[in-house]
Amino acid sequence: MAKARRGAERREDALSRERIVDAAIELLDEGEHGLTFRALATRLVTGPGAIYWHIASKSELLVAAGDAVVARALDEVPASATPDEAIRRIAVGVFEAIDAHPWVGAQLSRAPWPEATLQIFERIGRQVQALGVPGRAHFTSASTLVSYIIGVSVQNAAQGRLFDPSVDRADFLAAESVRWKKLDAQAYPFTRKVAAQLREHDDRDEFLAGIDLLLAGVAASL
Amino acid sequence: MAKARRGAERREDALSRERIVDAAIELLDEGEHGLTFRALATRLVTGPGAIYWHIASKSELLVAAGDAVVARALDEVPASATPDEAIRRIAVGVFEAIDAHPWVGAQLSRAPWPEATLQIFERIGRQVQALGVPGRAHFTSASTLVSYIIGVSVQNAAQGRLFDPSVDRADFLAAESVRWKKLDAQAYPFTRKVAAQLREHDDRDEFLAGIDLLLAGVAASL
DNA sequence: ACCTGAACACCGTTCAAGT
DNA sequence: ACCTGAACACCGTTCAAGT
Repeated sequence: MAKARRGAERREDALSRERIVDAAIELLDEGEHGLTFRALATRLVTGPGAIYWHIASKSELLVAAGDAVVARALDEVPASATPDEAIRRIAVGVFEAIDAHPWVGAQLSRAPWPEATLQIFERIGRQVQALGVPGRAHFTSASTLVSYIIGVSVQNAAQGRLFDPSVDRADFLAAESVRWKKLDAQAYPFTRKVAAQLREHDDRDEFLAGIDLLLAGVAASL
Repeated sequence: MAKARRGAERREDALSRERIVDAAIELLDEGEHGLTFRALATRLVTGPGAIYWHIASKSELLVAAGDAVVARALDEVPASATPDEAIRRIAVGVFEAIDAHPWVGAQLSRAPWPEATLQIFERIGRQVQALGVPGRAHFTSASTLVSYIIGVSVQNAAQGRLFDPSVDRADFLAAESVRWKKLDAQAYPFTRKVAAQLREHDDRDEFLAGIDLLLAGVAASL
């Protein structure tokens, strides 16, 4: 797929919304601040103005990129025998997608809800229904789960990335643990005391433990 | 407190980190994109360069502004008789602070944790201890609660603001409800079905219901 | 219809020069 | 020590002009 780029030739690899969104995802994955219209134009072998023929603004581009990543992640969630297990798998799918693409988090939190958030809500909601939750509580149960899933996933992704090899997670936690131990004894007695535990915990496990608590709460209200 | 601003006079209202942070909070509250060094300099009756004598970067300024808002919010959390109730009040304090200053959310999610996040963790942690949670589970219980509190508060604040009079929350929800009802019937059966419930729910109540579920989970592990 | 790239109106940040 | 404001190296976005 070599690119034609000399003067008068007609490019056979025409720009399209999809190609622009894919290139934007690449740039965002290379670094939170990697997406600029100039960098995007360079990668697509065109000028910055060309992009505006297909996309209205950077904001719209970010939303579209987030939608694409989440849609692919949800497509890959395996089928489950029980609604409980299905909810756990959807949750993990979203958690890992945001962990791998931390910039996605900010897009999911927008109002009005972008396609991606609506998709997550719909998928979770169907399982809530399957769980036998009474009709009146459908919205509340689903939205509590979705808020937790997105909120905690965003929190996690902001802390450091499981999949980014350039940041050594263990080293970061070790340094943080040392920092915690040096905090003021009067102001931070608790934090100092648990500093050592910071290095042992597993974010994904804790995320799932929270999901299980919420599911237990939902089950108790049946 | 009129300001001296003529040529050679020495200003008696000298710049300071604190005055700069307070002005930054004002600008951020006036609009997510209201904080620029030029606008800040104008408000402080100086040039943009002067600010850099006191603050290293915009990033540091944002963190400092978030720390200040959270510190004030935590100071106002009333005392409680029981650890459960104390956790609920800290949670609501953070929820309302982020709701009133939505830009704070992004600052709390940074790594390494800013002062504000550390403060929330410390306050929650002490109550977890008071609850009688065994030492080994201190970190996990506290961090699960903190992730939920910050994560869901940020999610909520991004949706619309309880305290901002310029956005009518009820109107927004009504419009969203209509949008949901028009979604594709094949792709969004659940979302369409619960569209009406969107208008009745109370974000703060659901936030607290989630806290109670987590507290019940913690209690079950005692 | 689609693309090009210069131009506009901004940014955060730096720094020589002032007091 | 602290402040000033011009200057630098960028941005997102627009738009006349091309094919």
